[in-house]
Amino acid sequence: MVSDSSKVPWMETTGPEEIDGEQAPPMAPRSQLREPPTTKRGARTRAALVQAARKVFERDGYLDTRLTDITKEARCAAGSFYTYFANKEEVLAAVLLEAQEDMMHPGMGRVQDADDPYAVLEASNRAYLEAYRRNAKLMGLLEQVAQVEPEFREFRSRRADAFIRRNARGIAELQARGVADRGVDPMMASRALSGMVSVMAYNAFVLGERQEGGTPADFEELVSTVTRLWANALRFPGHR
Amino acid sequence: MVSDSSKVPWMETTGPEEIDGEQAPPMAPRSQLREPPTTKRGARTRAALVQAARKVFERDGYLDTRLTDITKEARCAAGSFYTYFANKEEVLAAVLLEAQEDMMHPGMGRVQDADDPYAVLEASNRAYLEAYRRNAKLMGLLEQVAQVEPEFREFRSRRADAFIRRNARGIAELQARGVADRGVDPMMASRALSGMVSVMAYNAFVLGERQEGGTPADFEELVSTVTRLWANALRFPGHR
Amino acid sequence: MVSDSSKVPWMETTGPEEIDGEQAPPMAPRSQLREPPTTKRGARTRAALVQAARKVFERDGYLDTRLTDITKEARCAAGSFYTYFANKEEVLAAVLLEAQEDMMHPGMGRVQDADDPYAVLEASNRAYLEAYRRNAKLMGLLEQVAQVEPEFREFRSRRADAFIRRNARGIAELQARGVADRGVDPMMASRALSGMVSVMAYNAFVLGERQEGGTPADFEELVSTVTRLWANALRFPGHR
Amino acid sequence: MVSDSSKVPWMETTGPEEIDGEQAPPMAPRSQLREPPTTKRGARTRAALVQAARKVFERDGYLDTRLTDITKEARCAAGSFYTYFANKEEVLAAVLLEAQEDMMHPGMGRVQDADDPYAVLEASNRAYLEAYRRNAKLMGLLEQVAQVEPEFREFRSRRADAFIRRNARGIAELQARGVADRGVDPMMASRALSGMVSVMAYNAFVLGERQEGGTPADFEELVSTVTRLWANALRFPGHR
DNA sequence: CATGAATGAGAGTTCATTCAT
DNA sequence: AATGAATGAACTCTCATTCAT
Repeated sequence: MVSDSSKVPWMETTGPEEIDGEQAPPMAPRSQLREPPTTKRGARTRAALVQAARKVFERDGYLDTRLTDITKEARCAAGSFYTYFANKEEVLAAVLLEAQEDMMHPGMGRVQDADDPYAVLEASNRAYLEAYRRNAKLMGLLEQVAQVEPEFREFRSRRADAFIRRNARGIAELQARGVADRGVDPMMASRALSGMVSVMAYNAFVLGERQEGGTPADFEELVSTVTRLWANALRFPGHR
Repeated sequence: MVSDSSKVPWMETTGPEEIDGEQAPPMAPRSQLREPPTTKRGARTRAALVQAARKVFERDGYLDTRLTDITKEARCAAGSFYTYFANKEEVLAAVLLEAQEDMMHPGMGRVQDADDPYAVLEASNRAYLEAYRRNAKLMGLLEQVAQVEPEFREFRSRRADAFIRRNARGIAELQARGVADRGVDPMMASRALSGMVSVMAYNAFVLGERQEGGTPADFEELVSTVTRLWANALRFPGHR
Repeated sequence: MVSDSSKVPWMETTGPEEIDGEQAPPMAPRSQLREPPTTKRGARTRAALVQAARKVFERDGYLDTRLTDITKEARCAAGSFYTYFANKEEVLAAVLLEAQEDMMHPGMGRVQDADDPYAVLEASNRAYLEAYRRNAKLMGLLEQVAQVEPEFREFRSRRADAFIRRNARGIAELQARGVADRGVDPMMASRALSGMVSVMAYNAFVLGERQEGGTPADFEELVSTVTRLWANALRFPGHR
Repeated sequence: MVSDSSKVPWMETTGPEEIDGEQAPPMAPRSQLREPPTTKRGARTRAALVQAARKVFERDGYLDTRLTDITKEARCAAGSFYTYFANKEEVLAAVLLEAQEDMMHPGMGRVQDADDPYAVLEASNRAYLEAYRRNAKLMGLLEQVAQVEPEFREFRSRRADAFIRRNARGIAELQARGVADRGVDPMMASRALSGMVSVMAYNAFVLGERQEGGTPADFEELVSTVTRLWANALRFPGHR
């Protein structure tokens, strides 16, 4: 399984529910969800709608998606949509809810030396970036929606905050151990460095797909660069 | 005036026209622009429309803005809009064009010791963040539009690239002088660190306005944190 | 039934599908047609729209007809129009398509002596003119639209050509049998004489309705005049 | 000059003013014409507008022409239009008025034997078709406008009637001289045959320009065909 | 007279949502 | 539960005509 992350708790290696031991933000904004379908047939239709919605959202973007595009893709009537969702936002919430699992549990893999902060950091970054890449389209979608629907902006912020707080704790711990620069506020540093990684991920995997010029550099180079800069920024000792 | 920035060229301290000595990206995407007004009255109306557009865009967001909201704000007839602009995109382009000056020439102010890379970096960051704060609503608008109109996404990317290339040159130079870590690719590092600063700015000045929790920390703390992390990340020597 | 018209093939006595044995032009230009309605109710609404469109077109002319005039006449909402048609052109196409049957199969009736070219010609002209009169308003509409929409101009031309070619064959056959003047090119003669008849029909039934001066002469006189002139023009033998 | 057309008065060889000795229809519908310009400058502007209108009408069609297209072409301000014309119809009237001269006086040229009805007819047809060809675009324009503006439909009808009556007189005379079939009513025959020629002209010179397939046959063939058919239709004696 | 900006009624079109079947 | 047609508010855009300069 995963190495003992309690020693050097780092970035998004676990689900948000556990982060900071606080009540984690729900993956999707709470909305007055409709009654879950009671019959098998209903469940099937609902699932088809969610799957279709994800496909269409990722293909056309949130704004350009019409409800009928979704029902058409799901091979059901326009009216059926309203049996399960009140509006576009709600399907999107359902889509995100379904993707939550994979997006939040990157699965960091083994780390040889769990006591080596640099190794842990690198593994954590790699896991994060891999998860981002896997769900790139959805992440791009989330960015778009956050610009448009306050509910989802709110949600995105809470999610980011959770990660930031978590990383801040990691930084604070390293500072306590004398391994990290004590001259910076852990929260501020975490905001900056977590932000740095997520911007890189966004540029590489969301924008990179669309442009030819700004193609993502080699994945490993991406991992090593952000890791090195992060480690340097905190003045990890004895490095190169 | 400003210290000799040729020695330590840094972030967005100058207009994009000068960046890299290349042809800089226009602040706003050129579209088939209408004839500029020939009379005084025409100029007045056009200006009123641009001003109204900025106000309404910043208040309601790009998408929720109706053309009639703009003309109403400008106190002119709906049809008059089309005398000067072909559509919503074009007014926005005009709005950005007008803001360009202030957004691109942060005006770095005096720096005590132009040979001290740290001091230069800090001044540059401060200037950038001040400009961002001054135009926060517009920057937020740009982020929104970039998610929605490919033209503006393109534009934002080109603009970011210009800054990134410029900072990359600064990094490369410091590496050559032995002042910066040679273990990272200048472009990659620039992408990461420039991104770090802009995310911080976005969170502080665009999102910060809207939320209560994530309020922007003290401005000076923001400046010093990103500067310190940036300097550390590149392993500026002799710091603490 | 109809006399053996293979002997003296003549004017528009049959549907265009059979004309020249070639693929006949469709009565109305095909455009990206919408899905035909699947339910009874849908079929009813669509039919109501087509009927309303014909009525309004004939009353107000193509150009002066607003889409809402049609939906109002059909007693349905403005938006419903787009369930079945993409635009005004498309309803018109549907209107023409529905009228096609009657307009293209004049139903020539019996002819005493099918071997008498003059009798056949006269019957053919009468059938043509009767059909024209029956659909006078629609023919006038078509003339108007042809001046305005290239698609329909094209369509009208193809339709006319089909008749012209057919009549040209009839003329050529009579020339071969020594019954018609060999000094004229069959196609040219057909163009001229077919045109002559259609102009007369247009003037009598389309313009005649509107004016008082140029009232259509007695219908029978019309038939006999064009027939006689046509027969003379080709020098049918032994006449008077 | 022109041969003595009083002997065999034929088709449109003279201006409509003289036709039938009746009060001829004005080339353009009477409208409340504005005061003619008093200054030289005014006359120049007006002339420029008329010339521009003709060019634009012929290029874009009556309906697709916007008033500003005309003023732009005339290099004057939009408002200036209303100094001379009340609306689009009025400029068109002015355009037609100016073209009247050339369109109505085909200039038949010499005819060897003015007593030979066939020769006269042929010369007349040639002159008519040449004039039609010279003014093809304008004739096409007139057809279009007639479908759209009742005033011009009216005008076109009156103009056609004048020719028809004139040709009818010619036919009646030949009937009296025993040269033409007495079995047809002169007016009816004239309607049919005059219509035949004008349709041929329209197809050849107006539609022919636009299509590649239906190109006008050789001009001389056109002349000889309609002449022959016309002569045959009236049973001119002793022909071939 | 010329100018060219201002006007505003009116047309076409979209699509979330409802509802009878 | 499913269907798919019906609805109508909302929005953009055009252009003849007016009018202050």
